[in-house]
Amino acid sequence: MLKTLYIRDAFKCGEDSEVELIGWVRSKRRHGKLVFLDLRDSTGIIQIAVKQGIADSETFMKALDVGLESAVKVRGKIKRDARAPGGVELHCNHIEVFGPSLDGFPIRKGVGLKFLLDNRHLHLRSPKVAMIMKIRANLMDIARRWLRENGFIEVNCPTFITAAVEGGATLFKLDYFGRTAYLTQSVQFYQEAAIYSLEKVYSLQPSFRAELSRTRRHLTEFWHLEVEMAYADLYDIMKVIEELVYAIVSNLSKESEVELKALDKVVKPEMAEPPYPRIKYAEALQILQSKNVNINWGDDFGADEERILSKEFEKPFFVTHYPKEAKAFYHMPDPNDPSVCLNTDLLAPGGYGEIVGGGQRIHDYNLLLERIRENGLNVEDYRWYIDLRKYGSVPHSGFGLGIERMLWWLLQLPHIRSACLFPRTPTRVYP
RNA sequence: GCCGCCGUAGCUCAGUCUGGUAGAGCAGCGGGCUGUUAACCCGUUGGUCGGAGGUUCAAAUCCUCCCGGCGGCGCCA
Repeated sequence: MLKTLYIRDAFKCGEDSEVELIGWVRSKRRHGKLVFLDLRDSTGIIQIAVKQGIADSETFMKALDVGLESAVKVRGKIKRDARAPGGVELHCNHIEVFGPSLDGFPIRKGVGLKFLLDNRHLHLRSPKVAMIMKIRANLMDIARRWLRENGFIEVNCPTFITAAVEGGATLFKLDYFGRTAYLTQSVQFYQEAAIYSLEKVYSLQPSFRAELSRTRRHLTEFWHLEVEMAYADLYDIMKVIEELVYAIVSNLSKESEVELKALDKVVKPEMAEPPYPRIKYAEALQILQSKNVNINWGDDFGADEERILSKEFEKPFFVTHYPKEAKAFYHMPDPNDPSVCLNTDLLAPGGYGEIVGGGQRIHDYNLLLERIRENGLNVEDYRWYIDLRKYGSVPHSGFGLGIERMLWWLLQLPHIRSACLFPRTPTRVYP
């Protein structure tokens, strides 16, 4: 192994320890016979002091000339010094530039948003981006762990599909050896098939939406955590959502403590401690109307409505029992009031809006056929999905959670694309 | 799809209202500096003003169309 010591560990080395570090030159400050380099790796940044007299003249010249973001190996002694960032620096006596920068590194102080996005492949090197990605990795790991510990089996579903979950308008169409296929926008239907074998399933994979959405909370490709559970009704699945979201928030606050602190973000278990407030659509409508919002029964809540509602709550909250016209055909109508369905959205407080959408599915064969026809959809397109209701159909519920939406809320990011390594939006599919 | 804003040097922007030979800071390059914190000081290179038409003696500037981007809405996770 070329590399033997990480920068984070170099800070723990004793005074005058002779160490070798490998990393990238993040910045350089020249003072005649003294040069400072900031050396970066995945674990941190350390200041390298190259002084003529301590370093030989060849090493000193290399330090003078090295380009930003060059990959270098440096050797020297660890020194405590109050003037160094973090109180520790390396007094360098040898440098090897084994991966030089062939040009001036384009990412500099003051560059604009468009430039950063156009150069995302280089922007990733910023410690801030790296910290968000570490938090993201923890979030996904925590979610998987919780689901596994609670008896859910991870399944992997196809990305190529032929029929839409939500309707055709938002699908990416592609050529599949002469046939028309689409990219999945949700694996829900496949998971509904899987519960007849595995009962409790989940998957974590990308979903695609061909929506020309120009907002800070939309991506065309996002990571979708979807869960489906046999024998669960609406209230059972709400409990799963609540506990899963709490597990994510409370564990993340501990397991990503270092990164959260460095980013100056506050994530605390109390932010998501169950139980979450539960209101029905009709009650939400009353709240809005009492605040003079012009909205009528049957209208879905827009961004403004979600923002106003979310100011009423300090924690995530459920909105349930939407009018069936506002929701997709597969939602189970409420037996007590068939004009609404047994669905739920989980909205984050503070204007961040919808994080989770889900509910109970129709398991009755004839009712499903009826709802498909009522929605003007072609029964043939949904043949296999309908087929599931012909053989031992059981009540079941599920939901989908947007990974980037969750990060967007928890880290209070200005835009959801900051939650992705290479975000995909309507205007951006490169790099 | 609808509404608004923007496009001038490698980057960040001024100049557009009120038409008259294209500017600054940073980066780069050359030089200086032994304690900086994405340092500082001196000098210096660098532009088909997003594209195409039009008006005018004259267009970065005024008009029309197109292209690209950003933000908001709708849609959703």
